[in-house]
Amino acid sequence: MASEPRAASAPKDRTTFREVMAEIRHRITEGSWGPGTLLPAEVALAREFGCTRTTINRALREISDLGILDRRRKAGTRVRLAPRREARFEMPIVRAEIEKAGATYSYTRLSHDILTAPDWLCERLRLPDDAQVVHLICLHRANGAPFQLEDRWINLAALPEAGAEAFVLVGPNEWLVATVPYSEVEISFQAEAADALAAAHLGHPSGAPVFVAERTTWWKGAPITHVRLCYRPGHRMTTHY
Amino acid sequence: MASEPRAASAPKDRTTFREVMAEIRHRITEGSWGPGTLLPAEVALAREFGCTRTTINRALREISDLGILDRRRKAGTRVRLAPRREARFEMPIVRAEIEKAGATYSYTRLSHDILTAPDWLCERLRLPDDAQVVHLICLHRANGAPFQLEDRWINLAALPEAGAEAFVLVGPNEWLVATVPYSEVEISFQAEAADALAAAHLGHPSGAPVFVAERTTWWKGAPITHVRLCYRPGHRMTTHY
DNA sequence: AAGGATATTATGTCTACACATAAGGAGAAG
DNA sequence: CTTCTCCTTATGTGTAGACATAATATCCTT
Repeated sequence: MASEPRAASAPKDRTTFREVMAEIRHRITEGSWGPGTLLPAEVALAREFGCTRTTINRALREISDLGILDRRRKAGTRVRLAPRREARFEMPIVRAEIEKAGATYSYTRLSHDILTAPDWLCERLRLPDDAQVVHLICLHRANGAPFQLEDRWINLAALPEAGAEAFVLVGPNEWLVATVPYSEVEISFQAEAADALAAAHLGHPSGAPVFVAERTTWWKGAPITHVRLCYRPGHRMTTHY
Repeated sequence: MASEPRAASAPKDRTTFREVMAEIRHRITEGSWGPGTLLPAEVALAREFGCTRTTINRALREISDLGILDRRRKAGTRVRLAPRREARFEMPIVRAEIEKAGATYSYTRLSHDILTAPDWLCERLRLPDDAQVVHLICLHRANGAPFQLEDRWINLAALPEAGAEAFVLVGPNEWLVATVPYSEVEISFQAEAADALAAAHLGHPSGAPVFVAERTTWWKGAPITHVRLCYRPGHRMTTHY
């Protein structure tokens, strides 16, 4: 039940930083403040919007974080000449990605070995020559159809617990996320020709173009894991803003 | 070492939100606040750090923006179970990308037509059937070697000035950035087999895997341009954080 | 026990003010 | 004319306090 003591008391008309943001972004996209325009100083805007400079500051800071404004002390705030052109992709856990699309997720561990790291991996992760690693190959399916082939390497020296885990029920992806906290990451995307393994499991001809994401992860400076994710044919990585 | 009585000048003993951020992030990465941990409330942290709740709030908000913390009213702040996994790629203008790598940039316009938009483009940009568009094919080179093939479509109804431009000296990319302010964008990455055109200009065999970025842009709700960028063989899109 | 109103509480945000800091610009010195 | 100060100015950030809001927890009712 809505109690009505506010009727007489607080009209609640304060301008919020969101309103300021919206209005300023509007002025920019509408063209009245084109690229390069110097905006009024914060105090002036505060007067115009009828709020404090703090609120204006918050609004401008957030717009600036979006890459639309360029702010410098003394020089003032101006609309960026060239917007910061960046693409931002959410890379959720495969399971979440598949389930979000309304499909049923299933997982299969195809192989599991503990061995000495191959040379290319040592180089990539800056590991000693005799480093022991877990090597896994797993397939993630959406509604039974192959979705992603995961080729995962885990550094046992950094994460000895990984040696005791079989990764039969829980994929290494989810196991790692739950085990290792936040870490340093390097991600790269590329197009490659499908090798025999990918072709066999993802169901395209060998040599067909596959979208590949590679991710290397460190924790406290120590290399943890390197993974190569091959997507099924036709996969698109999309973002909108 | 306790609070050292500072000299008479006031060289700032105040705890900044950056210090708070650093310390909290440290506690998270160090493991003392593992995934799922509920952080002390802002007032408690303010007491601990010897600053106001405002400062703590700012720090926590920024960490939260990074996708590391999860904040809810009344429920409190907790370390996210699964970090928001996002990949952020800078997509500078090709010229900048090439010059940043220390190479010499050169540009060639391969073709230029004004025609009625093909069906697939009408669908993609939600254009009327008889929409007139500019169609360009351009090649961007780094040190003379093919780097990127640009296949660009511009909606003349939304941007009539484009009809008067020849795009011989300035690429459509740069021209557009200087002409159209901020806009809505959709970007997607994918792996494709090189068609005859891409193969011919980028110098790989037809059918080889190419990394393709597509970008569609709107301004004030109206479709402006659609571009398809095919990268030279071996191109990797990389990011680190 | 189930359901619904209400109290409690942690975060969200605004105001008002103060001082810090970077950097443009004017004026002085060479 | 050039270069170096120093002043001015716009943004950056901290303090203190108040009210707003969402969501959980509790208590009351049926």
